[in-house]
Parts: sequence; C-alpha cells; structure tokens
Amino acid sequence: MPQAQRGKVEEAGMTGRWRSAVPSREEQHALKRRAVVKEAGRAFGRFGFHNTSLDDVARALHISKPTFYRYFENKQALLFECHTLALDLGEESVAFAQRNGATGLDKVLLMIRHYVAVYARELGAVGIVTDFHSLAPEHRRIVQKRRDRFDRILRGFVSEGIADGSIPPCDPRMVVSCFMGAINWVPVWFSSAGPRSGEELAEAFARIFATGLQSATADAGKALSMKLSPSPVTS
Amino acid sequence: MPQAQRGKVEEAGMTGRWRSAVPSREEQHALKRRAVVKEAGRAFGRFGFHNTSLDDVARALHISKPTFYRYFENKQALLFECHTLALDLGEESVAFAQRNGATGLDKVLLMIRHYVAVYARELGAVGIVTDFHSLAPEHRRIVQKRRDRFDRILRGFVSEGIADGSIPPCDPRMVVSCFMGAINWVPVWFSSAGPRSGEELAEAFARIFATGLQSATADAGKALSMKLSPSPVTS
Amino acid sequence: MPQAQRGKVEEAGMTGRWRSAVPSREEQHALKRRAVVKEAGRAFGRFGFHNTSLDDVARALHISKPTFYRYFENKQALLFECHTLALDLGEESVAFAQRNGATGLDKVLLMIRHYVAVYARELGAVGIVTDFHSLAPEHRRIVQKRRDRFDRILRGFVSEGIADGSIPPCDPRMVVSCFMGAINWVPVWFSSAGPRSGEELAEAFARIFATGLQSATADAGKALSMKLSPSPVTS
Amino acid sequence: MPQAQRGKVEEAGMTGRWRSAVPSREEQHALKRRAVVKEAGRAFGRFGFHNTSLDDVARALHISKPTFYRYFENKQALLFECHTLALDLGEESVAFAQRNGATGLDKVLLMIRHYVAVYARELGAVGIVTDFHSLAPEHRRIVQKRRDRFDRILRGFVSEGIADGSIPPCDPRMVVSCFMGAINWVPVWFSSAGPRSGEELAEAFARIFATGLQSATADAGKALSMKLSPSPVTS
DNA sequence: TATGAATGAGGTTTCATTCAT
DNA sequence: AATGAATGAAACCTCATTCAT
Repeated sequence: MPQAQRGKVEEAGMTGRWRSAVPSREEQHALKRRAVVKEAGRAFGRFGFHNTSLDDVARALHISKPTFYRYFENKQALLFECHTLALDLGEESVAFAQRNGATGLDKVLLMIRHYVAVYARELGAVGIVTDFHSLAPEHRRIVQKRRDRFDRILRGFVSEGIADGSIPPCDPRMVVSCFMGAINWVPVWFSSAGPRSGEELAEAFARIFATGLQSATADAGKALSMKLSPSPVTS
Repeated sequence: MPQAQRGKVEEAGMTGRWRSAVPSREEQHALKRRAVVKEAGRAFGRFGFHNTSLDDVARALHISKPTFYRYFENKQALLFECHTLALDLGEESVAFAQRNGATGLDKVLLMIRHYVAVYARELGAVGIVTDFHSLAPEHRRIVQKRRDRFDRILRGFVSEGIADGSIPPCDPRMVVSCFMGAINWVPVWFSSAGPRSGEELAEAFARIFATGLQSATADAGKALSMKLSPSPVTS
Repeated sequence: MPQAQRGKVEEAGMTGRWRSAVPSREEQHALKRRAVVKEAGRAFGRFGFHNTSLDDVARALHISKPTFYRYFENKQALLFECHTLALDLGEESVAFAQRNGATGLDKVLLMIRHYVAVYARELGAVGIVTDFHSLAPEHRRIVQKRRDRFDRILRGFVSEGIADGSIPPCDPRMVVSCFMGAINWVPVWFSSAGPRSGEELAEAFARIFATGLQSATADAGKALSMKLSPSPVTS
Repeated sequence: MPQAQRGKVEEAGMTGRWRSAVPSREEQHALKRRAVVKEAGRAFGRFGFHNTSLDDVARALHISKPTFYRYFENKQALLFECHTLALDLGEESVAFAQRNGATGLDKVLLMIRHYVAVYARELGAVGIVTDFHSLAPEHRRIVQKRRDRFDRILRGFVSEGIADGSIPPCDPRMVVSCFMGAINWVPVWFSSAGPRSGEELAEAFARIFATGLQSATADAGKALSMKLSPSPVTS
C-alpha cells in the first residue's frame, strides 16, 4: 500500500517533468505532502495516533524521519491536517445537502449519503476523528469550533424536518449523534477492498436512517411497543 | 505530546470514589479494583488510552501511581479488563435479546436498547472500545475472538429477521456495523450528567433503528428515490 | 548501621537491668534473625543482591516483608551482615594459620584449607562477597578496611614464605589475588549437596596451590618452558 | 578512563584508514558499538550490572542515555554481548590450547595463560561473568549451553592430563572450578593501569597452577602432609 | 506482633524532534 | 535535499521502605 502510494507520487512527478521541462518544485512538494497525509491518516485511522510512530509512517513511505519535517511542522500538525480534511468533507456534504434537499429529512439523508460515500473514498485520512484529544490545544480549539458549527447545522436539519413534518418529534442532538457515530465508526471496519463499494455503503446507511430496519409490510410499531416493554437493564 | 489534552479525571474523582464505605478485606480489594477500572475506563473512553497517563488516573483516585500495581499487573491489563467488561455487557445484552425477542427485528432492537442502556450506565468503563490496537497482542487475540462471535450473533439476528420477514432484504454486515458504530460512539459524546438519561438514550436509539427518521405520514420512499439521485460524490 | 551494634548495646543494657532470667523471646529473635541471614545470604550468593528482592526472601521464609524489618534495619544492613560474617571467617582462618603454620607456605596453605572448608560449610552467607559495591557507603568503608587488613596479612604470609625459602620469589599481590579469587568463586558453583564434601574441596584446593597441577614424576618445568613459548595473545 | 576510551574511538574514526580517508558509516557504527560494550563491560565487571545505571555508562562515554539504544536493544542485550565476548575469548583460548598443547597439562596451562592475557587485555568487557543471573532467560539459556560446553572441554583437558600422566589423579571438576574461579575473579581487582601488565599476570597464573606455591627445593610434600593435619574447621 | 496496603525514589525505555553531514 | 545520529521529556514500572491495623 505504501509502495503503491510512493509509486504514484513518483510517476506523477515524472509526467510533470516530461510535459514541462521543469517540474515545479512546489508541485512536487505538494504531491509528497499529500502522500504523507494519506499514508499517515490511514495508519492513524487504523491503529490510532499514538500507536503509529513517525518511524512507522516514514518506513511505510520509504523516507526518513527528518524528511518528514520538511512537510510538516510536527506530528500534531499532521493530525490537524487530517481533521481539517475530514471537516472539509463534512462541510462539503452539508453544502451539498443544503443545495439539493427540499425537506429537513431530505437534507439529513443526502448529507449522510454524500458524507459516507466521500468518507469511504478518502477513508484513512479521516479515520482519526477519534483522536480528537491528541490534537494540540490551539488546533483543538479550531477543530472544536468547526465541529460545533457542523453539529449545529445538522441539528438544524433535524429541527427543520420536525417543523416541516418530514421527521417526527425527537431530540435532534441524539439523532445527530446517532448517525454521526455510525459514520465515524466506518473506518474502524470498512475496507474499500471488501465486497462492498463505498457507494453501496452510502446507500445502505441512508436507507437505514430513512426507514429503519423494520419491514414495510410488518406491523412493526405494534411489535415494538409490546416487545420492548420489559425493562432492559434488569441484568 | 505535552500539549495534548490530558485526562482531566481529577474532577470526577473528587467525589471520593476511592474512599467509600468500608466492608470486609477482600471485598475492599475488589471494590477498589473496580473503582480503578471505572475511573480508568472513563478516562480511556474520553481521552484515549495513550492520552491518559497512570499519573492522571492515580491523581483522580487520590492514590499514588505504584498503588495501582496492587490491582493490575500493568496498564494494558487494565485496558483488557475494560474491554472484557464491555464484551460482558454486550453478551449479556445479546442473551437478553435472545430470551425476549420473537422475530429477528425484535432481537436486534431489544439488543440495541439493552446495550445502550447498560452501556450508558457503566459508561466510562466501556468507552475504550476504540483503543483496540493498544491492547497487548495476547489480549488482542482474546478480544478479537469474542468480538467476532458477538458480531456473528448480531448478523444472525438480522438474517433471522430477513428470513422471518420482519426485516427487509439487506446486507447484515452493514446493518450491524451501522448500529454498533452508533453505539460504540456513545461514550465520545454522551454524559450521564447531561439533559438525557441513559434510558432515554436507549429508547431513542431503538426507535431510530426501528422506524428510521422519516415521519410515518410522509411518503418518504418516493422523496428518497427522487432526492438521492444526484451522485453525491461530485466534490 | 549496624543492627549488630545496636543489638549488642541493648543486650548489654538488658543484662544490666534485669540481671537474670532472660525470656526466650530474645533467643527466638536471634534464631529468626539468623534464619533470615542464612536464607538471604544464600539467595544473594546464588542470584546476586539485586536479583533477590525482599519479597523473594520473605516468601522463602514464609514471613511478610514488614516482618523482615523487625530483624534488620534495611536490606543493605543484611548485606553488611553477610560481609561481616565472611570477614569473620577469613580472619578466623588467618588466626588459625598463624597459630599452626611454621613457614610462610604453611600459613598460606593452612589458611586456604581452613577458609575453604568453613566457606563451604557456611556457603550462602558469604557468597555475596561479590556484591561489595552494593553496600551502603559507610558499610563499604568498614568492609574495605577489614579487607585491606586481611589482604595485607595474606601478602605478608607470602612474603614470609619467600623470605624463609618455602615459596619461590613472586609477586605476593598476584598470588594472593589468585587463590582468593578461586576461593571467592566457590559459592558460584559449589553445592554441599553435590558429590564432594567441603572438606574434600578444601583438601583439593590446598593441594593445587601447594604443588600445582603437574605430576611429580613429569619433568614439567621443561615442558612448560617449551610449550608456553608461543605468544599466547596472537589471536 | 572513559575520556581515554572516547578519545581512542574518535581518533580511530577521525584519522581513519590510509585507504579511505573516512571510515565508512558501518565501520563507525561498529566502532562506537564496541566502545559501548567495552565501557559498559568494564563498569559491569567492576560495580556489577545492577549497580551500573545506563546513566553511568552514558556519562562515561559522553553520550546521552537514549543514544545507547541505537546500538543495543536494551540493557540486557548489552550484558549478553559481554557474556558472548567472554565466551568467544574463552573458546579461542581453548582452541589455542588444543592447537599448541601436547599433553593434558600443556593444554590446561596454555589455556590459562592465553585466556588470562586476552582477558586482561579486553578486561572490562568480560568482567561481568559474575552477573549471569541478570541475563534475560533466553540469553541465559544460550550462555549456559556454551558454558557447559566450555567446562566440559576444560575437564577433558584435565582428564587427558591424568591419562597421559602429566597431571596426577584428581577430580577434574574441582580443578577446573579452581582455576576458572581465579580467572573470573581477575576483573574484580586487576587494573591494566596497575604495576603489572596482563602478560605478567598471565605468566604468574600459569606458573602458580603449574608448580604451585612451594619452593622447588623444599620438601613440600612432607611439610604439607604434616602441617595440614589438624582439622582446619575447628573454629 | 505481624501484615496488607501504600508510596517515593529511581531506573529503563520510547519517541518526537533536532543536529550535522 | 535528505538522512544517520543524537537527545530531552516523559511514560511505565519496580522495589525497598513505611503506615495503619
């Protein structure tokens, strides 16, 4: 995987050279930088920020550790970049939903579908949403702010849905936390190399949060009200 | 990573989780041991295993760091205990669902409700599901095995639901990963000190995964098929 | 410091105060104390001072660690006691040699034989001669002084032997270091449970340092001068 | 001494070879590695493994503690290396003796002389023979095996000597333990900075174990049998 | 008296980060 | 530009030693 990554980078650099006599330094730099982000992000998402040493990342990219510092001020800067990327994707998804959704429910579902799809595509880079607390304080503040805004908008979608009748009365915070949890958990288990594509995943998630798991034909409401009655925490 | 946020567990410990009632000798040992697990688990879940030093935990419990080693062989053993606890709760929930659920859907929903409720109750102690990769290899193997079994059963519930008609055709793996992700994410954001109780949370989650977000009156199916059509990954 | 010292003082005081009828308590104390010295000394000699924790010693004696401190001020006091014991035996051997030896050679050999025998008998307690550097500084100074005196006397024996013709000219320091090394090494390998008794060992050592390894019949002197000629360090 | 050590290393590295002005990377690494072994070995031999902290060694070498880990996996690995070195020298000495000795006695004496000389030359590096029990279990097993083989060969030399008449009947195990003890004890007291060279030491030891301490003219055998008669352990 | 519990001091080890080539 | 070497900071852990029962 790292090998492939590296291959791509070099190839891209070559092509640049052949086409225009001088490959711009900055382009090369940007390409390598991106390669580092992707590889590190993938590792962070998979094993966790602290379980991934720079040595690991460097080894995977076939570069040396000091080289790393040509591209990032420090390890935490890299983590910040990953978070930033994830938030970019989230905001993009939100914007997409706002553009294309009519009702509140529409927006929520479009957002979920879009985000999951893009999430699955970029994957590793965003898997680290988990490691929020490893961010440097100043970075953390920035990310926190964007996250808050993000959540506020999502809860707004839900509220909107309740208002326009597309979503039944509920606590928006819980609803949002529920589906965002499901989404954030994706990198823990999903692999694009698996039997399902990211698109399928997005579709499935959207459907689940749209209609739930119950069969349309079954009189699920009744079954539920009956079966869930025994207090579940009687252990 | 000095700047990274440290577990601010002290606050929670102030209430005196350490110094409590004084029962017998062995019971006391067990009680203290459990207190360590809960406090550490809470911190691990909130800040991450590596962002929580034993010093933090010790300070929160008003004990010294070495004292810690009277109760656990090492830090990873504690993490393992947390995982074990989480898995115990999960299996208990599964058993509960198997006892009380009629259809596949029933079992899934009962399991979700039970698990979320118990999860929220014990909270911190199970938050560490995230830090699977910080486990010692031999512990990891054990946890992996139990997890696999757990997932298999859950997927079995879904398959059963498809077979008995209570759940429409779908990929069980995706469905299970979806709601387990939502559940595992809970400790990241939920606080029992917040406006909602664990019971309410459990209820809300069960409902979401039962009927989805759409209003019963709305012709959601149609809206969905129309609105979700544009390729969402056009970034 | 000198638990021994302290003990003596108290004992003297006791005797003065209560005149007679010493309760068996003190005897018990002395017995247990000796048991601790023997067990710890054995372990120290076998595994080394630092590879033997007080937990180990306590476990071996079926007592608890704090109990240990009823008998010794600290771990190093115990080590000091062992050294003291070893030196006592050494000085006793020296005195024996001085009393019974006629020539310098006699004294050396008698000393070796006596010391080895007694050494093998007490064994563990003296095995720690090795761990001189683990002594507390103030103890180390005391031991050093006695050791110096001890060595000086032994070298005196050798010098005496050279003077009286019983030992051929040589460097006394080397000779003494040679046989003392052999003796000090005994506890590393010798076990009184083995096929040889301490007496046999003492006899064998005395013989080796008396006549060497060469057969009396062989013209070893010549063989040696010939065979040893090639520079041995040509590696 | 550390200063001197370091000086040597740098000198060797700086001045380099005639052939290639600068010693290759690997050579430098090897040189420094060896410097660490020598210094650590010296310290271990003098003060004991546990009385020598890595801080001490680092300070002596004018490096920082973590630097150490570029050359050795951990402290025990260094100890193992010391043992390995000592065994290498021992086996080399054995081989030398086998090549150059005619009788069993020859072999024993050549071995002693060679080993002591080389031992004194490399000194510190082998002083740790004492700290066998501080080895990691897997290392200990390896060392034990080599030691057994080594001892077996030495006892073979003695047996051979008895068979060919160059050594009088005796217990080979005791004899070997005797002179190996004397040798292993050397680093405890010998300093190459002292008045005697390693060669002189080797010569002296060989002579002692060849002909013993008795003067050639004296009728030592008789003196011994008479003088040693009183039971030496009558304390 | 004797012991389970607790801790301070100190050592080994890791790792992000800088230095020097 | 890129890398092998070096290090400061901080974490985990051990153990002799004391506290409190």
